[in-house]
Amino acid sequence: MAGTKRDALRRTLVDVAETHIRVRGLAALRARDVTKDAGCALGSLYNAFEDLDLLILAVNSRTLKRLDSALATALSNAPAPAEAMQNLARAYLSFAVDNRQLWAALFDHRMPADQTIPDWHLKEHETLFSRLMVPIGQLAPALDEQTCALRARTIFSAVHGIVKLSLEDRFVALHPDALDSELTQMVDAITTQLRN
Amino acid sequence: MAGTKRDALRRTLVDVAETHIRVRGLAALRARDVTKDAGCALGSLYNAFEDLDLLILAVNSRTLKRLDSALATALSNAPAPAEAMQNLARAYLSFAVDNRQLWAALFDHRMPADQTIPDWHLKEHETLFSRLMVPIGQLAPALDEQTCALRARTIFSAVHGIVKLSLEDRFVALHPDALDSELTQMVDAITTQLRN
DNA sequence: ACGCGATATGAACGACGTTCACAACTTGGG
DNA sequence: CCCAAGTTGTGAACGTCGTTCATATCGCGT
Repeated sequence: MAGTKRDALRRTLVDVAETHIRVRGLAALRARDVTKDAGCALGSLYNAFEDLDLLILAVNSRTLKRLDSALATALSNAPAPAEAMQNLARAYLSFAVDNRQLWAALFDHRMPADQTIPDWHLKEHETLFSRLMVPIGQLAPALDEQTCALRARTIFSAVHGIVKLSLEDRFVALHPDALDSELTQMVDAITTQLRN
Repeated sequence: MAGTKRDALRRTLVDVAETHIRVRGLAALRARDVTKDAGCALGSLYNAFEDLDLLILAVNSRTLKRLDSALATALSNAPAPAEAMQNLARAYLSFAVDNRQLWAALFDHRMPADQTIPDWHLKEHETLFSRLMVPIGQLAPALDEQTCALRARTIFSAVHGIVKLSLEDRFVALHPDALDSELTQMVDAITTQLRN
């Protein structure tokens, strides 16, 4: 079975990189630290991955899967659409708080100027948006699929913006209860409008 | 007058760095490029500024001033509060589109792990939020000052989130008209709720 | 046991931000 | 006008980073 060994190293490297990002943050990730902790030579990273960015994308891919399943869990009791929107927003906030650095890495990472993000990874991001489409469609049945998708993106962006700026060191930290309350009100404003 | 010469170099360096960020983006900013274009030695940058991050903050400070005055202009015809909110959101979007890289640098730049953003620069960011407080106070007179400030932050974050994710390379570009329409609807949802 | 393609290795490379010993300049008092 | 003392300018050098590559080692089919 060709590639098994290679895959084992790949998984180890992703494990180690994930831990490093979780603990120290994306900006402090170093190829030398990762390979040392993974017990392999510096150059081996470049046998397993094209470069450090692809390793980071592998970590982000994992994080996105966990985030998506957290959102799925938030809908597991088949709530009414307005409640579903609130559950999704709260689940997003919870995930961001509980996985601060890994979650931040999803949006802070930048490809080098001459490279673009691979399609398979872009699709993983869009999966997040589409989680919103079901409740949106239920709240506003008149919307066609395309408008629905557009609206999902917008609402995701708004919620994401609130969570991101709140958790950024740049600004004064917010009291968790205040943040929760603000988020609930924003989602309420959005769902109320969708009904009309 | 001591420091005049030093101030002239400082201004030149900020000018050059600003142009570089505008054209190539923050990630491509190099100390060597800036000093070469400024006509000074590499080391002179470190006489004028503590380090490269402080030079970037100087550029960001300029951008924030321009952004703030763009927001002020959007309110210059003393519109009714709901209209004021729409004007502010549109002005924010316009500024972001017209100054993509400089605007992105405001939020993409990160301090090294052992340093924090100076207070004077944090205050400049908060000025942005406070632009929203007047129309919010008019729409919801029952809110006390502190809640008003909190709400301003939230609404800013939501609008910012929509604009930021739309302009990010990460995701498929949106049609400008669609973006404009989504933003208008979101602000409408927010102002409608503030009235109740 | 042998040979050959795949994988592992870490020294070396170029680019980067930053420092520092030294040179050039500026200024004020004799 | 000159010199000394402080200030500013200079770019080679340093440490760190991601990445490469010649070389060594491994693993498997024969």
